[in-house]
Amino acid sequence: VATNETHERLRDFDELCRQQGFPLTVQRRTILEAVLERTDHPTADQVYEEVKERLPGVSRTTVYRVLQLLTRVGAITRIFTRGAAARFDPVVRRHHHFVCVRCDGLVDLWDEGIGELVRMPSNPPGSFEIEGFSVYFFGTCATCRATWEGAEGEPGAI
Amino acid sequence: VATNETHERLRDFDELCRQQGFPLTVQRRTILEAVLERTDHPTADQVYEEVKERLPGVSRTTVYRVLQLLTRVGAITRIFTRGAAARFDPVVRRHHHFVCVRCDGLVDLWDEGIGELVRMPSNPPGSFEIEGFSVYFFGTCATCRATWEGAEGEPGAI
DNA sequence: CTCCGTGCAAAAGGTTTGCACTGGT
DNA sequence: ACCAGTGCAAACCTTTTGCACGGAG
Repeated sequence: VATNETHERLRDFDELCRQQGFPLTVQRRTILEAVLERTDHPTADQVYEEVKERLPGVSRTTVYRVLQLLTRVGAITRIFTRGAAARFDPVVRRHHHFVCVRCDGLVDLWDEGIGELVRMPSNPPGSFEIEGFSVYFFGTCATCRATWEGAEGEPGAI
Repeated sequence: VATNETHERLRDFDELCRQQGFPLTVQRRTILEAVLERTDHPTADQVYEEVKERLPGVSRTTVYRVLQLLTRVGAITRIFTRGAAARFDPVVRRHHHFVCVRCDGLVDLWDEGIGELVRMPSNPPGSFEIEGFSVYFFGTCATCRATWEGAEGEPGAI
């Protein structure tokens, strides 16, 4: 079920690998493909569950190692979470996130205006060199509000 | 080494506990105190190391449980990270963070202007109810830039 | 032939849970 | 006296590492 966008991204990855001297393997392509198809920011284990059907015998270790490599070369990104497990995002262009503080659900937020409004901090701590930024909105998703209105959940991070 | 600010926060915590029906204990006060004194966003284990000197015999389990409680009642917050360990922030007022993508260092960013610029998204996903937000800047800190210029490190999350 | 990626198993973190005990209210 | 918080140990989950094999250049 590979879309045009997916094909394009896979070609970009080929290019990145060649540039940075990493051999291209079936595992790497397949794992990247699996991440590209998802918009729910899967954990390594969720990627593994998905991939092991397409690559019988693939090991969890390989999935972890490949996800690390994909992140290093810039084919995907590892996002900020409050949970224990790392989660990955196929989107490399700047965008923002909304986090449900009840279920830890994470959805992308495409609002160009927000990015344009943010300016680089006027008092960056100890000569930090700023490369980018991302806005995290937090609150409650519709499902959680309906299901257990007023139920527990952490206040959003600040 | 309790400052005025610390005393105030501890009183606030007393109040929060009473409101929400949680008994006040020495452990809870001491652990909160330990977090309040730090600006480096410690992990649970770092808090434990600090606290076990003041509360001989305290268990790691209690530190985890209390940190969870403190977060639940809103006395501290758990921040977003890309690492495996949860990290805690005594600051509950809105502010922003700068993350070094090499060493995972995390420092607070107090720039009121940034917060005022951000507006709520015009197209919030599926009737999310937004409670707040935080801007994460990422890049390289001075130390890392000096130490291993050009060395590895992940591209910033987006 | 030589590397390097892979798989397996084990170890290394980090966090949670069951159970018995104890200390506060 | 009761209930909830605590300590201990073990379980659990996520991620990393050592080592041997095997395939590609």
